[in-house]
This record gives sequence, structure tokens and C-alpha cells, in this order.
Amino acid sequence: MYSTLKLFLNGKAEFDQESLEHICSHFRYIKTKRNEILISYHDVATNYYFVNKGCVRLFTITNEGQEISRYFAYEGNLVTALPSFINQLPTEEFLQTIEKSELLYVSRSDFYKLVNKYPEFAKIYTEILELGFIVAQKRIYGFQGFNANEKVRWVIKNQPQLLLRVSNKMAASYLGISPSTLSRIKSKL
Amino acid sequence: MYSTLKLFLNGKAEFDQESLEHICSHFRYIKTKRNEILISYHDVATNYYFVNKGCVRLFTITNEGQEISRYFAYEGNLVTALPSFINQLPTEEFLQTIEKSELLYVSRSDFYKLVNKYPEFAKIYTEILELGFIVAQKRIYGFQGFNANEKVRWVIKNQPQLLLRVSNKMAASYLGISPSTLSRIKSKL
DNA sequence: CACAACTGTTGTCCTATGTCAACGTTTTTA
DNA sequence: TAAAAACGTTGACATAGGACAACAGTTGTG
Repeated sequence: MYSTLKLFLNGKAEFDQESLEHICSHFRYIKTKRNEILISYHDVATNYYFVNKGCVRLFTITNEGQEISRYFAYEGNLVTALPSFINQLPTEEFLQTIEKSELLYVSRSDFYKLVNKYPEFAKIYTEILELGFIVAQKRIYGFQGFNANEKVRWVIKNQPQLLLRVSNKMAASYLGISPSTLSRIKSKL
Repeated sequence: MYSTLKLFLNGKAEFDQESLEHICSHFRYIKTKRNEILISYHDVATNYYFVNKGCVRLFTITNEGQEISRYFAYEGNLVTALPSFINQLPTEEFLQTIEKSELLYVSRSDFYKLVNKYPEFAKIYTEILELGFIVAQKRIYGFQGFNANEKVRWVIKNQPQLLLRVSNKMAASYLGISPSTLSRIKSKL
């Protein structure tokens, strides 16, 4: 049950067997269907999710009802509505499984206990933040000043899984272009 | 010389006087003219800068020679080309003063020494990362699905200093719209 | 399994915004 | 301080890509 999580943790820092077991014991296991909402717009994020199997999407909805996807977490990745998880304000976004999934989740209080107890775990958290920051940066740069065509080529190069695994509609809402435009561009690749 | 920096540090965590002095002693002071380049495109970031006075801009240049601004740091803020500072690859961006400025900078190795020596300082670093991440998120959401008008209103609401303090051209390159469009929108506000 | 709901594709049309140019103003530099 | 360079504003024009609709294919549900 915890093998992927252990791999993930060991890949980022060195843990002895006992710490690893103790850390994992704070994660609870759930199976979900497709399109299940894990965190809703007005919720405050109280869990951190590890994707054991499947795929989880982070997205929001504009005032006009338009969906905007921000992040897709595949197997072996952690995901939550981080700003809300950090400062405990409403998420203003949704966390949703987009495939039948298996998840391991840890509560916020346990998460911070682990951060404080294990320096290696704190290091992983720092790395998550650093990486999250870097990815967000790249996305800002990557999209600014790109036309629709360039955005699609950018995502194929930088996140090749995305177009293969995610619906056109969701991919379009991630790229900030309309599904029609994405469809047209893909047909000409 | 260090008073603003001390205020900044004390505002984020509690330091005793001695620690504070010791931390500050690792920061060196420089005065710069307007439009001085602190970090260039192919550089690896080796310093973290605290803006004592003035304003510093982080930007990049696309293959077509177009400038894209990503971040403006005013008095009392830390700034560097963080991805490069973290992983020691070339920045692929520029750090530039856009006003006559006074800066305090700490070297990367000293910075990490301080992070390791003072848990409070480590906490500040974590907060910087968290905040950076949150701001980047907001920007992604804030800009996606917005037209030029909405972007301008967004920035007026969320970063009121920007349009007042920064040239039209730079503000436009931050918003991802053309200077002409920004000019037209401002004239109709 | 059949019906409903959703998704992807493609055509037509329209608009927001980019590009370019002109010109006055501000800033830089020598 | 005078000349040169950069900037802001505004008009005319061109176009990328959004909106909408139609339809076929796919997926979900009672």
C-alpha cells in the first residue's frame, strides 16, 4: 500500500526504515471514482494527497462559469490546494480526481508534526515549495508572449503527458485557449 | 544601514539582538544607479538581494527580443533569480534596478549557512517560498481567462503600486499586453 | 441496453488586441 | 545644454483566436 510513497520519500531524502514506517502510518488510503471532488471551492484544505494511482486535477471556476485548470498530479506526486493548506483560508479552487484513483492522504496537523519531527521530511517540504515555485515561474514565462501554437508546442515539450492523458477541454483550460483552437492546432501537428 | 532589514527580519520571526546583528553582518551594502544589471541572462545567481531603497525588476527576453517582466521588488523586499539561486543553473533572466537603489546582498553560501544555523531564518526562507508560490499561483489564475481590461483592473486591485511606480512599457510587459493597449485602457479608467 | 449528457471536430463569423506609424514629451548622454 | 534616444499616446489597419452552432462519436446512467 505504501510502496510508491516510500519510493517517493526515499527518492528525495534518506530515511531509516523505522522513520519511513512511522511517516507512512499517518497517511490514510482511499479509493475514488472518476470525477470525485476532494476539495471544494469554499473548503479550507486540511489534507495533503499523494497520488498512488490515477490522476488529480486542481482547477477553479471564473465568475462566468469557465473552468481554468492549474495543475495535474499523476502517480507518485503530492498535491493539495497549497495556498489554502498553508494559510487556512478558503481554497477558491477545486481538487478533483479525473480518473479512478487511489490516494494516500495526511492531515495538515500530522503533516506539520512530521515536518517538525523529521528534518528530512522538512527538507522534502522545502523542495516541494521550491519546485512548485519554479514550475509556476516557468509557466508564467512559458505562456507570456506565446500564441496558441507556441503554447501547445511548449506543453508538448515540457509536459508531454498532459495532452495524452487529459481531455482536450481540460488541456485547453490549462493552456488558456479554447477547446476549438486546441483541436485545430492538434490536427495540424 | 541595516535598520530596514532588521525590521523585515523581526517582522517575520523573533530574533534576539545578537543573532540579528550576526545575520545582518553577512549582508553587504551597495548603491546602484538606475537601470543597472545585477544578474544577467547567462549568469548563475549567487546573491540574494534585499531592497533597502529603490526598485528592482526581474525580467527575461524572448527569442524575438521582447521583454517580459515577472516581478518587481520594492523597499523592504528580498529578490533574486530564485530558480537559478536554488539549482545553480543559468538564470535565463535579468535582475535590474529600475530606480537609483540601495541594496543589501548576501551570498548564496552565507545565506544557506544562516538557514542552517538559525531555525528562525529557515522559517523565513520557507515563508518566502510559500509566499512566492502563492503569488505565482494567483498570477496564473488572475491572468488566465482575463482580457486586457480585466488584467489591468486586477493589477490595480492586487498590486496598486505597480502602475504608479513602473513605466508603462514594463507594466505592459508584466501584464502580457502591448504598451498601446495598456495606454488606451488607462485613458478610459 | 437505450437514452441522455458530454466531448471533439470543424465551419462561419466577429471582435479584442497586436502591429505599425506619427508625433509630442521626457529622459539620457556627451 | 543641446542633440539623441526612449517613451507615451493615439489613429488606422490586420489578424489570431474566441463564440457559437451543427454533428458525430463517446461515455455515463437508470
